[in-house]
Amino acid sequence: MMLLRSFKLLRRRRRSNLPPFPFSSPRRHSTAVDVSNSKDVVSSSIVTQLQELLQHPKDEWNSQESKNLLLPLLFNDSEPLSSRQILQITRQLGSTTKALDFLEFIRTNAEPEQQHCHLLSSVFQSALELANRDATSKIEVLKLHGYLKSQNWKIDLSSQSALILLRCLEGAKMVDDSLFLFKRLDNSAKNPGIFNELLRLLMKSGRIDDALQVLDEMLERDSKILLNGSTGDTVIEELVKWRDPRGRSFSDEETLALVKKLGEHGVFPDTFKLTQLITNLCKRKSNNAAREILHCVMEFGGEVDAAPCNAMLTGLGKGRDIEGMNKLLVKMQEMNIRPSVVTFGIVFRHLCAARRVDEALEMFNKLRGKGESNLFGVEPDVVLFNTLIDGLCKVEREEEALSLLEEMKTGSKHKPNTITYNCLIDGFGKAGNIHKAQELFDQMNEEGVQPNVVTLNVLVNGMCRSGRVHSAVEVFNAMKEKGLKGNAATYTPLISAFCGVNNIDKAMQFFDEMLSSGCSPDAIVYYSLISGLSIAGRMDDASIVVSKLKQAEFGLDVACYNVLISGFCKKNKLERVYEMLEEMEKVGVKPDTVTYNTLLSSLGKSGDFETANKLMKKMRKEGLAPSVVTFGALIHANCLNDNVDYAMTIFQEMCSTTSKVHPNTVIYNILIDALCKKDDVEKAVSLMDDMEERGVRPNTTTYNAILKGIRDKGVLNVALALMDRMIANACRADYVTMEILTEWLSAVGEIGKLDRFVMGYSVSSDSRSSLAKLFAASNSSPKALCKSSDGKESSTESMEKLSTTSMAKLFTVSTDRPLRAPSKLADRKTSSRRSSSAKISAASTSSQRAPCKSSDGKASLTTSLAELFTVSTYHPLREPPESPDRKRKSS
DNA sequence: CTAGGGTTAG
Repeated sequence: MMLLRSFKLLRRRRRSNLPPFPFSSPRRHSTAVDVSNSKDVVSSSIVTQLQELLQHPKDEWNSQESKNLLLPLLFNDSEPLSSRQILQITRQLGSTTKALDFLEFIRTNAEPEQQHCHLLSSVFQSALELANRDATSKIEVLKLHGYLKSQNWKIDLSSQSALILLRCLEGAKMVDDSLFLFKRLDNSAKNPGIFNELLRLLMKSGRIDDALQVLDEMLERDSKILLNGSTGDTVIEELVKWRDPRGRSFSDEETLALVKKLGEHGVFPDTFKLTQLITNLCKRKSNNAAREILHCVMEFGGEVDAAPCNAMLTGLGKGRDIEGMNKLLVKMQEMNIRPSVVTFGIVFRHLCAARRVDEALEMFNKLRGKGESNLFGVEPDVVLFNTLIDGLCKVEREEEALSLLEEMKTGSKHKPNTITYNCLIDGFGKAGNIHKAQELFDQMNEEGVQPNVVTLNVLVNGMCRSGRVHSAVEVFNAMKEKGLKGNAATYTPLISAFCGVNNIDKAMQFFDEMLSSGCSPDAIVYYSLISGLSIAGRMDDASIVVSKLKQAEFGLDVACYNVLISGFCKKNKLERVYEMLEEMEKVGVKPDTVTYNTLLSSLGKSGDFETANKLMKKMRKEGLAPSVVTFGALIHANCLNDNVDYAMTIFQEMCSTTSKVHPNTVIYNILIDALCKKDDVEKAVSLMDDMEERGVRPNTTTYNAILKGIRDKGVLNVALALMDRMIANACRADYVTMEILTEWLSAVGEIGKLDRFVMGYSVSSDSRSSLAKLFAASNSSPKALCKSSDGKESSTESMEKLSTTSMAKLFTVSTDRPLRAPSKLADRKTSSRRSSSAKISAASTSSQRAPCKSSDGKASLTTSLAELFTVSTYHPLREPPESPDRKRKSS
């Protein structure tokens, strides 16, 4: 129908003498005539004519008649159609398909010498515009892209065409095609819009190298584009937010390279983006990159205010880099960047974390203009108060924190809020002052400061810690009645506490309650339950919780593996230990110092020195430095295996000035206990003096160990001196202490002293002199109840001491700190510790068998931890009960 | 920029 109408139209035109068709009157003439005033009229008539002609189906265009009409209009060398006209004409065709038909028509009918490139280019652009206008545009545009490819890119693309294609290709994630398109693009078509589009696209796809190249090309052509256009912003914006589906973002180098490149041309991220950039980099622990970027912006003259510096300070603080923080603060001063109240918040927090609260307080007082004028023009706010209060609480200076609270209430415009009280309640709760914690809680209620779930949690936690689980449950119930629901952090301490008193049922009950109350457990709740069960030795239950945790799609972290390993070690379920280690390797959780310490301690206790020594070597190879716990395990292992002398050697090395790890209370406790058990109370006592000299605080365990030792010696006045010291050191007696003292003091008729002790009064007359002196004086003349030791035995003992010490020296030559290998003497001695000597002999044979085991195929230079652990634990010689014959055979 | 829970050795 359309056709018919346009034919009629043509005919009508011919008949009536309306404006002549170009072909009917000589064109030159008409243009010549009209050029002065009616070019547009004539041109527009050309457009109209072409539009009308092209309304016919494409088959008809190729009829001779139509061609005769169309071609002269299209290919008029003297007055070529403008791009605008072609676009207009093509647009009128109404569909992409028709536009393409038109394109083909031009191509097939153009004489080779005719200039038709711009014709094609414009028709194609129009085709793209037609394709791009509705919902199905993406497919249509992609079709045209396909056409372009099939034509081997013979059509010159206009900027507009390129833009449409690029946008569509971006949506289709066809980055390589986009780049290829750009490369084929004529220089004249590469305008700022194209550059921006392509850069954005490349950045969005994470193709920084390509983006940098395009950027270079752009800067080469015109470096002003960066400054005038939005290019810099585009790049930076993508740089900040880009994440690939797997969460990878640009590498530090890439980010740095881009910021530098832009900075060189005077383009900088604004303060918001710079802050984000630095925050992101710091979050992935790329503090150095973040710092470089910040400095780069500063050096190239970009504007930097406090915000990005604060982000950087936060990052440095997280990395415990106080030095770096200081440098940045100095730099800020140099660059005249005014710190904000946030800057001080960060600085205070980290000063407090480094236990340098006084420095924070000092600065705080300066801010408050106490005495002098406020240096920085920064007003302290409630956050600063809270930070300091928390800091003081965390270094056990609750009383000072309390006075800051008073200041807030009376002298300051910053009234305490929930966080203020939470910090204080937590502080007092952790210090064991539940009474004060409760009082603060009441106080906040009186003042109308709303408690929140954290308030509940710190209260509950404080109570659980000081063994008042019942009160904790009461508080929790009361809060529930007020409509405050607990969260995972409420349940965790309760579960731990109930596990701690071996009330597993109650712990499980709370776990179930948590689930049924609709509170979703997080990994830590699971961990605490697993840990509680493991410590309680209920490894089967622990394993069930582990599988529940896995069902909830949580993973075990290294700490969780550690408690499990420790539990299985204690149950001697070595195959489960092996399983755990293997799983860790499989899921990529690296064993840490704690893992090694746990294994070492377990191996040491069972006397498997062979594996333990290998483990030490591996630990070192993994770059893990032995900690005080490692030495504790070694010392303990040697003590348990009748090598207290070697344990002492290790200890002495720890005390040397070159040692990096110094003995702590636990180390002393192990040795004091071992020495007392070995009947070498004299040495134990002198160790206790030594402790005092070195400023290592004895605890209840220390006193209990030594009290047991001297009880067997019957030196009462040393005991009394010790009791005084316990009181002086605020060291609480526990049931073990009471048991020893009750028995002993009532036996010697001094039970009254115990009463005085319990009430906190002094019981001794000479508590000032050293214990060793007291002991020597008391021990020279044996007293009643003193169990005399067998003289003969002690002489053999001293012989043995000598030889084991020399063995020890032999071992200390190696760079590793070895466990003391069992001496031959130990074998010869008929030990009362049947099982341990059996283990020792088995361990000593394992050194000969180990190579066999490692040659059975799997062994490689990098033995896995799990493998290492199994080599000797599964050693056949360890399993069967010892027989004297076999022992001799093996040595 | 400020508050809360689990982690090895004796």
